[in-house]
Amino acid sequence: MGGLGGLLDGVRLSPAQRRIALYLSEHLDEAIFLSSVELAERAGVSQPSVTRFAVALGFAGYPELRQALRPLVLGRTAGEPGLIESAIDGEIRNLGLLRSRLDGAPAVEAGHGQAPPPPLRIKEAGEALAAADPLPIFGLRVSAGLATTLGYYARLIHPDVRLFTHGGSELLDGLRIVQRAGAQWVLAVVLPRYPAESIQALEYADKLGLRRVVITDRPGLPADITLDAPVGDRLVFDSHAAPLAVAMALVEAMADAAPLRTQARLEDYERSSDEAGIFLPGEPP
Amino acid sequence: MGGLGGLLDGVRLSPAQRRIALYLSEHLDEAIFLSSVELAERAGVSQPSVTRFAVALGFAGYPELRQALRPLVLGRTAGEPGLIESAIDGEIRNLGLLRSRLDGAPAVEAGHGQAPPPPLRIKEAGEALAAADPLPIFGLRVSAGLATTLGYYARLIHPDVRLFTHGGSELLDGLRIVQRAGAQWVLAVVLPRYPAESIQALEYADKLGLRRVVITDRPGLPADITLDAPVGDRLVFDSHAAPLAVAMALVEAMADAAPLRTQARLEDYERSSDEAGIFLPGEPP
DNA sequence: CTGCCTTTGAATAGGTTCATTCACGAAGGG
DNA sequence: CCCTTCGTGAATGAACCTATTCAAAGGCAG
Repeated sequence: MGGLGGLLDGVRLSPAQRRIALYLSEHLDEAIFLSSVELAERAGVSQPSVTRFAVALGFAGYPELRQALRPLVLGRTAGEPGLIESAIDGEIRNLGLLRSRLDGAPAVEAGHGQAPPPPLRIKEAGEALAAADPLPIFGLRVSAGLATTLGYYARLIHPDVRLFTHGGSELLDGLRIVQRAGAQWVLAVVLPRYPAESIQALEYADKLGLRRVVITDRPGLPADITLDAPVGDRLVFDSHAAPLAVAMALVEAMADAAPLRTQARLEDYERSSDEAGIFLPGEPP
Repeated sequence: MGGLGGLLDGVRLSPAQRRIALYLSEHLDEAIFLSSVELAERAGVSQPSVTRFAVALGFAGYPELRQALRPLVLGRTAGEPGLIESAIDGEIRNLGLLRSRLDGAPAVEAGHGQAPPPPLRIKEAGEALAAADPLPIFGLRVSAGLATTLGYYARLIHPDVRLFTHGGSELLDGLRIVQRAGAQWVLAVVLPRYPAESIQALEYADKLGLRRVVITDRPGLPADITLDAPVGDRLVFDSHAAPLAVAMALVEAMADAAPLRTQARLEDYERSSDEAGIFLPGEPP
């Protein structure tokens, strides 16, 4: 992983240079800030070896190599960012903010900055949802797509997922039915613009005694656990890369919370989908 | 936009320092690589003003400020990256690669690198799909979620979108029906693992004379325009941030290709959803 | 107009970075 | 056994970066 973008095409590398390449590929994102001395230290080689490495790759010197590495980490190029490009930049930044919140560490150290956002309780939510049975999931309107993805993955590792992508009485009925069936939790996706129906459903779920995990873009919705991640709003329509990442992290947490069940279900799924020839030959998901 | 993460809380800034802050907020992502001299040049102030700016913000010096700025651009912290974190790093990198492909510029300048990937024909696809009527969209299994999102947005700006998220004869029938109704194009989402049904449907669409835009993660599928973006495969399940971004770019291109219709439909939608009270009060999408 | 304060940039000194040079040691062939 | 070739790291000097000093310019009260 962490490929160097084919930078080392057909170049023959000496042992020390291979060590540099190894370090680069494993720590690419901090390497772009390192000086040649620092990189040499961490790779365990001498500083001239770093310079020689850069030259061997066809660069004029180490600064040029470092500059060429930058687009591999944050996809900037010299080109003027167009609308689409800056939208993607924004999504990259959204994912970056999400990532730093997951660390628990504040993004900014110095300064007399304001209070950091509360940490995301993904692990806790994953454990709760993994134990929930049945597991209702809903997402209306623009959130239907993400709810569908969540539902698809959740079904692969959970025995009883009930997906709702349409509102109205069907959703409220469905919530009541799952509650009667023993549900304790509900998972909702509520991205802007916030449908009144979604809020109503969250309040109704509370009345039913269901606890609510909500994937959204800002705190403040009626929920017991809020997993918020910023949406990209630079284009005509919102882009949901960061909420999608939160959803993936949540599914991962659910899988972690019930490892044996997850493994058994995935293996079973693998076998039966192979037999039925559902997918083209290739690696499992 | 491009906020500085509340770094300038209650600090009083002199005119020259405001110019620095302005430049930083607008070019944050390149600023983190600039020396104090370079930043001073671009902000139109003297180099000491940059140092004083950093000190005024509570940092020990300019290097400390620059270091604190880094997490704002790429959300790295000192913390060891866990599984989730490195998955998000991977998605950030995927978006970066996508971004550099959109520029048309190769991500890496020097080196004797291999052939760059072909550019993404998003604009062309957007124009074709905007003119298509009716517009069939399909995505099966794990691709159903992204197809649903695409369908939701496309419907807001296109008069006749037909969404298919289930395979089988229903899909093939549906393709034949839209073809009889005058469709010229079909938009498909085919992410791994590739359902045999999806490939079959693409081949059938070809037989019907439909041209095919496919959002996927690698070239090689039967398609007339392939929009490929890498998926993140570090977790139990694949993550689709980059294909989602491609989808958003495609919708944007469709909107651009028919600006009048887009504006009219969005305004109409805005009015009617307001009247019906569908959404909580807030800004339009 | 004078004195005081703030702000700013030129000049400078001290530290760091990087490419080059040179010497040492290991591997391989005669 | 010697010699060549190659890779490596210590040492070096030029270029660069940053913080500090200092003087000039502008605003403002008296």
